[in-house]
Amino acid sequence: MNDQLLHHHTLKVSCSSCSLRELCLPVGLNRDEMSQLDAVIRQSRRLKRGEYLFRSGEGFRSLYAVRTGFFKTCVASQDGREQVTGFQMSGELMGLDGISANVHGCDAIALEDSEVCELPFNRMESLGREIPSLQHHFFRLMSREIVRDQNVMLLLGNMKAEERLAAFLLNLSGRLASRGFAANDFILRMSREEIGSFLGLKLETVSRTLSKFAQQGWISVDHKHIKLDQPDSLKTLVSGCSQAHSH
Amino acid sequence: MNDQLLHHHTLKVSCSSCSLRELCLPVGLNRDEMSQLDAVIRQSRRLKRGEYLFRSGEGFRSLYAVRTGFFKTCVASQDGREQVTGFQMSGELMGLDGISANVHGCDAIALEDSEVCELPFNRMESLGREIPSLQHHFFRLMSREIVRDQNVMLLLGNMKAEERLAAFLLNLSGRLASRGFAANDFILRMSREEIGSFLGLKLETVSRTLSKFAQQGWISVDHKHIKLDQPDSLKTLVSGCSQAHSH
DNA sequence: TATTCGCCTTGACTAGCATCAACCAGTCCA
DNA sequence: TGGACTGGTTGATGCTAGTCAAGGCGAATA
Repeated sequence: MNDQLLHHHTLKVSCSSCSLRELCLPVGLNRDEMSQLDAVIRQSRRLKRGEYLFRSGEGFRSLYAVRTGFFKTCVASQDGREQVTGFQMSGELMGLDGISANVHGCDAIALEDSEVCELPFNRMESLGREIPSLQHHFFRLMSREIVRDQNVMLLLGNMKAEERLAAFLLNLSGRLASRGFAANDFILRMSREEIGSFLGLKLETVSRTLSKFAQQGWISVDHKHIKLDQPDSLKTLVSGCSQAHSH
Repeated sequence: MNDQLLHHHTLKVSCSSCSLRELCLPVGLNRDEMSQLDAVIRQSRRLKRGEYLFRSGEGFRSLYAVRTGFFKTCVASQDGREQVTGFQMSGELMGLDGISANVHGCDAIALEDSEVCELPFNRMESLGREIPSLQHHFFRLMSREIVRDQNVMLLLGNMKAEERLAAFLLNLSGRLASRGFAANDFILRMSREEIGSFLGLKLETVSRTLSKFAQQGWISVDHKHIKLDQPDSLKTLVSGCSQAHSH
């Protein structure tokens, strides 16, 4: 699976030692534009583990960028089945699905104590009209989400349990690595059931498949602590079923 | 399944007896804005059945709105597996996934002789800066695509073959009805295999499930000609597993 | 009219994942 | 300290949908 499977729109950060607000900014703005944007982004909000950032059906006003922590977004069916639609880590955006109907289309739940920046959408929209690169950035972010979703469809529609899980682990690994964390040694923030919901599998299948990978020596599993001992073996498993990229 | 499962961004039409260009417009523009937009939308392009509108990997320049006809969009994995990501009918948009990387992320193929309007994205973007309602319209279109994709994930991740197919038929029915066609008597434009690819099923399963529905008296199947004789039975089947909508 | 081809249907069999159930480890709380 | 609870693992079994295969129908072609 390519990098984009779960790879949410990362908002590029313009400096490393940055204020709360600067974290949520795209690059390429001049000083004046930066301060305009800065005025629009609201103070960040803290959430405890398990807390809802927003719920499906609530009025939509803002997008949210993860500053620290970890989230899941999910849609629920009428009879209570839950489909996790994504996991978001720092720099990634939530709430784009709310624009269409002015109502949030999914739940966003913190999987650990977290902090988000709030981006009031009206203001971002009007600011986009003044700053073309910002407008373009937003179109790209939304498009990236669509590409990610297409890759999830490919995963859910075509791949076997082992391929799904391997793709999932590699995707997490890549996103952590791009944030400066260890690529091959990490802690899962979500339960087996949540992984299963995202991948279209039952929790037992997730558990069994992890055990199988461990038994082959490809990974080490200690509860939520995962080590990728042979990431290439995982890559071999998903090569072929990931999206083809023409050049 | 709710209306949005496959329901692509319909571009609202401002008048009924309209020119080529007017078909692709959103509402709410004044005369002057209309003519600006009119200047940007290129003459429509005709495609024969089986022809590619664009291919994954090609440079992205424009979005395309279906004027007449029927399309599928699909992504291919490296080993040749194909996942149909959607079917588009008149008024629906294709190409939104190309914005993120300036490269088309899927193939778009005409399933019958068709006609599209081309919307050069650069120009639409700059026009959006001048016409706020147009900019907002585009954000909403992209968001709607994201919502649709989430619903497909719910379908692929949680639903059984019968539920998927019932949801598919009801969705098609609704979209046809909203265009003034008969809701319960229509011709499928795609093969069993394409339906299966979209729904994460094999063509034999699609065929068997259609036969099962027919045997129960819920639908009539004559090759690609489908009648929904008891649409409520299909609705019962999917009620529960469609997305919950809070109020 | 016969021929071929694409698309579909149906049957028999199988594989992969779900389901059901038992049990274990860690954690919270009384 | 003990009990209950949550989340995870593993095994046994069953069912759904996939696979393989044969054959039908209609359209296009010669």
